[in-house]
Amino acid sequence: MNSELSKTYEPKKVEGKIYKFWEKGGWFTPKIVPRKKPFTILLPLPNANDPLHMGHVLFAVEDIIIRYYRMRGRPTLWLPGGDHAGIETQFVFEKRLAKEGKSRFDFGRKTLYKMISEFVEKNKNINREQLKKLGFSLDWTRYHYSLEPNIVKIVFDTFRKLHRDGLIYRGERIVNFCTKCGTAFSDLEVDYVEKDEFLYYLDYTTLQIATTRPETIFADVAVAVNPTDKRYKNLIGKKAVIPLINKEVPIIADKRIDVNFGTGVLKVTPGHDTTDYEIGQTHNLETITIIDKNGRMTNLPEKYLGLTVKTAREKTINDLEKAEKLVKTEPLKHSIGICYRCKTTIEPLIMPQWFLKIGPLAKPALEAVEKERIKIIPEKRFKKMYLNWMRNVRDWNIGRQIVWGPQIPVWYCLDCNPDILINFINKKGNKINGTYKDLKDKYNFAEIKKGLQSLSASKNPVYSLEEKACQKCKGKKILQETDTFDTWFLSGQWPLTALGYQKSKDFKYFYPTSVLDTLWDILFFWVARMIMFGLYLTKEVPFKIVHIHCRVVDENGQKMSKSKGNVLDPMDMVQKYGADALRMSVIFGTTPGTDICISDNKIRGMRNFANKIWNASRFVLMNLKGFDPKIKPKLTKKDKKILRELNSFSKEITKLMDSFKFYQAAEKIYHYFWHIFCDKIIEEEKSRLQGSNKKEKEASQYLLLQILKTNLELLHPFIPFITEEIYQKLPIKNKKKCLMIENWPV
RNA sequence: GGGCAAUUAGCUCAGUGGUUAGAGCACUGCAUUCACAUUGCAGGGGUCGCAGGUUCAAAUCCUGCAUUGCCCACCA
Repeated sequence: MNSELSKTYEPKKVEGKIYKFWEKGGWFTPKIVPRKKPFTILLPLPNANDPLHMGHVLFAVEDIIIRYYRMRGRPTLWLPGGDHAGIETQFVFEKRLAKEGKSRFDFGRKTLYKMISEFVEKNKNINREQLKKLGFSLDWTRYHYSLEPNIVKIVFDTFRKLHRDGLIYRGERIVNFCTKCGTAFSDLEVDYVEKDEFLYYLDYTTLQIATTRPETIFADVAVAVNPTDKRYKNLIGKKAVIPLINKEVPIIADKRIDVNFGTGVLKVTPGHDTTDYEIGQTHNLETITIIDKNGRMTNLPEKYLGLTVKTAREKTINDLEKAEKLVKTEPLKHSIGICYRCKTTIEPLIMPQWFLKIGPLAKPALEAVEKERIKIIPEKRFKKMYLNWMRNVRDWNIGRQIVWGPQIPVWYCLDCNPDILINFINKKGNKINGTYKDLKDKYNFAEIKKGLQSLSASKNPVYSLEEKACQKCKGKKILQETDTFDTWFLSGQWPLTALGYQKSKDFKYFYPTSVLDTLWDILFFWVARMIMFGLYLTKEVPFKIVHIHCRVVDENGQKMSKSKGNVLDPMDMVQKYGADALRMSVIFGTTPGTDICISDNKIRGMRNFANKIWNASRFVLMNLKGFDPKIKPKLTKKDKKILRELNSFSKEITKLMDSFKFYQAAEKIYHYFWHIFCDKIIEEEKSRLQGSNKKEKEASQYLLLQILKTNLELLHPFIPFITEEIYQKLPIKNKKKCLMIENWPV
């Protein structure tokens, strides 16, 4: 190979070529060697339809770990994947539909699924190519997409096992429903925002109540006071009257009532409020629903029928005022739940849903971290955050009323569930909805099945976990549950599914994995669920270390977002300064779990470092005239001292790598290379190199080459491209085919 | 409401009891073809949030306070 180097480092000429060289060489794919202990990381699978953003560059941490262990001789697997990302993807797709003036309601679910699927297929490869541009040494031969049939099959089996173990149940509970997205969410997917609203004091004849939601008075079934409240003690057991509809409801006592809020009296609306629902459960109260899934009023006096919640509120207030039942109105700042995705106010609605009983899964997951079978880095803050969450975790609503994702493997016999609600598009293209018993005479089964949009089974439906004729009535009019799994129900099993749970050699060899590296924002969504599923199915932890990497913010500490216009595109930065510089800039001067400010300036600084490496190497290579790698020259005392120091420096770096202090390792090597090797050693060697003493010259050449090689090895996990390119040009003994499989020094 | 964490140079952060507290970026002065100006040399800049305490010794341990960030719960 030509040892002439250009005057400045040009990443564009090097990176693509080097990546292809690595890929062709097959070095990303580990060989299964039974006696050797493997090292495994699963890439937190990016959404298959999304290009990468700055945050993804932090996967560099994983590449650093992977390259380090690979150089240490472990069979090392870094497994990439793509996630179908149920709600995220459907949301993006629906936005596109909206631009064409269409919505999800215009299609049967099969058609809609196919459209989204094609959309994802088209985009799936974009981020794969981008991950390659960043130099990530992922084993592409093991790439998996979350909707592959084998993966879905494992997920279905898990569902069945959970069901057998009594951990899956269909429950009618109050759920967080987004009327815009048209789906229920888990507690994790609700955000809270402070809003300035009003507190309305209403006259319920016997007493006064205070509420922020006057439009729900029609669904009141009681009013409640605190049993210790002297003001109302003698009213308990008597009646109050709901204004406008003049309905009598009992006055009950419940200790959940805050004496100091409003009038100290709560109107109990179990159909539309979480606390009220719980009070209703305790006191065995009826539940009335007056808001439907579209956020429209239903099941109440005709003048309010079909109104949106907002309009209904205005109208109710108006009517209350006319009826002289509105006592007063106070401004109130309070927080309300909104959809994390579309920011619509979450409507608590009573609905039958599929739930996973979490207690039995959480217990071992809690212990695993308490007893440090799984270690969280950095421990402070995140370990406690995890334990705290796991101790208080509630049952998980695993169904989503969207099409994009695997349908829950539950089949309903229509004849045994005559009250099942059906939405479908008929032959003529009209939207039809109603219960099966009302529809079955007008439409045949095939027509319903073909145009089916969604089903909604009752609280206690007759169902089977297999698609087969009904066990009860032998009927064949069977439809699968249209709710799909929460995406995290699938990705929570990723360590199992991606490695081919049970059946494959990979699973036996690579599970449990070594490290899971991610951002803290999905600690509960994903990490906690993986731990629960892993322990439930295998009794083993899915990974031994959870490493929390940094969140990228802009140079002013602001979160990057399109609306703020402060987004840096990682691919632009690769183009401008090179992948190595970009990678180094997200590692250098950072601590796990904190925010990291990324700016053009910082990346440029790291590009300068790459250039420094390039030129120092260039200098060493330019001065190798007459050098024979086979002969080891006689070194001076000073040379030996420098090499000893280099050796102990390497040991220091190894120690930092082993303890996951990559930021410190990066800073130390940076410092050594630039300020010791370049500024001192090279400067001092110039006289020997340019002098006439041949032996001194050879010793100097040997010394510089030795230091350069070791530094390239130490730097390689951080900045793989430039170090590989230079390594290829070094005239050294026992040279490997590439630097990425060289032995780590020490 | 319950909890966790942070507060060190202009900015972003290292630094868990021991000599004059460090890095990157930014800043100031000088150097112009020496491998590299994507450079070199030199330099400025910190009462380590505040108040107490423990210790021969505190940025580091303890207590209280202030401010900021985050997590969980919830607000009729």
